[in-house]
Amino acid sequence: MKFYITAAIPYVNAKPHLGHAFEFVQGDIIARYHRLLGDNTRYLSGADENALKIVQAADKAGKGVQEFCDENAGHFQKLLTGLHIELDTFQRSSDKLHHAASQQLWKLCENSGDIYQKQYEGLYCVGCETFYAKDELNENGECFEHPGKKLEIVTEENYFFRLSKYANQIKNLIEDGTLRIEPTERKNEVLSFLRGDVQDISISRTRERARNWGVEVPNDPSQIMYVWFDALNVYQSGVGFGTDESAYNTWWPADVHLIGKGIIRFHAVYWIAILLSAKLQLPKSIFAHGYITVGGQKMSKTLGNVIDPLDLLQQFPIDALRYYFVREMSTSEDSDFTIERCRTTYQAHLANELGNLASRTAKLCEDLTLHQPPPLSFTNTVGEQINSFKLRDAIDHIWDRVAGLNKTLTDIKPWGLAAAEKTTVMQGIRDGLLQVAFDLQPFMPETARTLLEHFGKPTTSVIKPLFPKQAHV
RNA sequence: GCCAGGGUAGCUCAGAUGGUUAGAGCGCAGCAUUCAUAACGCUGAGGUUCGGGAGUUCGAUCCUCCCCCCUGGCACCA
Repeated sequence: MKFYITAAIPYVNAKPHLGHAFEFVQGDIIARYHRLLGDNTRYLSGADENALKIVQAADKAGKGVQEFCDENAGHFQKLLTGLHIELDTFQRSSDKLHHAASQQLWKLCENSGDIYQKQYEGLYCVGCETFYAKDELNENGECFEHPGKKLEIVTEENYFFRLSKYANQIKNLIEDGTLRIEPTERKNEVLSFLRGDVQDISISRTRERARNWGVEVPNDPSQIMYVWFDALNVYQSGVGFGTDESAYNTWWPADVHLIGKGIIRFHAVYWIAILLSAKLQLPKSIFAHGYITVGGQKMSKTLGNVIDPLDLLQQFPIDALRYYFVREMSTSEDSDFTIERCRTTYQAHLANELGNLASRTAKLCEDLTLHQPPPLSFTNTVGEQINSFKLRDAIDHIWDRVAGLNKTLTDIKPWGLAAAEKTTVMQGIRDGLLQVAFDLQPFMPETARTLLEHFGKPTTSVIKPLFPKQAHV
């Protein structure tokens, strides 16, 4: 079996923040789970670089656009390494191969008769170099960035995509479950959008307005593709679309697109329509997670509450952070992040429960010779929960076992037993702990490996604390 | 404004086709205690009884209506 999962490709107009880390970790857990099952697995993310915002951000930083992208893409890759994300492909959209792949996708849609030219008229703010809809403006009809500056009515010829043609078809695909969207709230939002009056979308802009940055429209050098048209195609270009047919056929379609809730429409509607038009296969499922708030508020530079995940890794071990993301954050709704809760969780769950269980088990087994551990596989419940994107439920289940083992030790008191009985009891405990470690592999790879190595043989020695108490308090 | 989902212990949340003393984890207090990172385990306090009001019902936190508050979504953000 093959398994192909993608995380969204972030805009690289700034350094990564905690939300990016949250998404990468979730994807990594699912990908690792499938690798451990023996699936031929691929986990892809990348960088979305062909947007005007990137050009503007580069200007502001006084850097060349490519140089700016390289630098920020580097920050993201550093984060991935820091979080122990096993990513197979980091596909950047400024890559030449990606450009070619996107032009090919365009041509396929064009061949289906779904791309046409039309006059577009809109309110354009010269300061922002952006078009605005009426409801995005203040009461004077000016943009918030440049009050006092009148917007211009600009008319130009752009390419449009016949989204309207596919609305009904997509609605049916979602309703009958061919395209799975989780969680249900998001699915309903998409469906209600599709039941409305779905209009065609503009998919290009003039080269001038795009600041000469992005993917050129085939056979029309005066136009650059709208960033979303090419960005979504990273999911294909990263696995060989347009360049390596056999790789592409191996991996496409994606099994899971993991995204933030804010970009659900692009994935569940635009992207699906483009693929239908191009007569390509559709992804199997889309999972939209919620956002992280900090102290109850959205992260924003103006509020100054942006958390750099790399800073957090100075304070907490990687696995502790990964654990926190899964155990304390809701995967479907927004959830709040605080350092205090992170500390409490570390103390209560990791040091006191799992870490302590490992210590006492190791000590009690110190002078015993146990049988060879049995071969391990995932607990059914854990596997089912991961497949349902219920990562928190899965780890809850694992922790129930941890608590159970601690209680068993306290109740049975093996330290007071004769060697033979003690051996029997401790074999059970040791095997239980190994099962915990096995199930924990996708979530906390380092910790799981340490446990599996330490307890995976008949004799064992004391273990140094997995999560030392004084590390950060 | 419209649509959806919420408002339950200090905190994060679970709950039931409506029915005896409303639950968990964390935090807190006490007991006990090294096999263990004084961790684990046990006991307990804590909800004016489940946002406010009215209604349906023998009976509502769970149903209906109204109100208040929160969160999210609301199309070309190009």
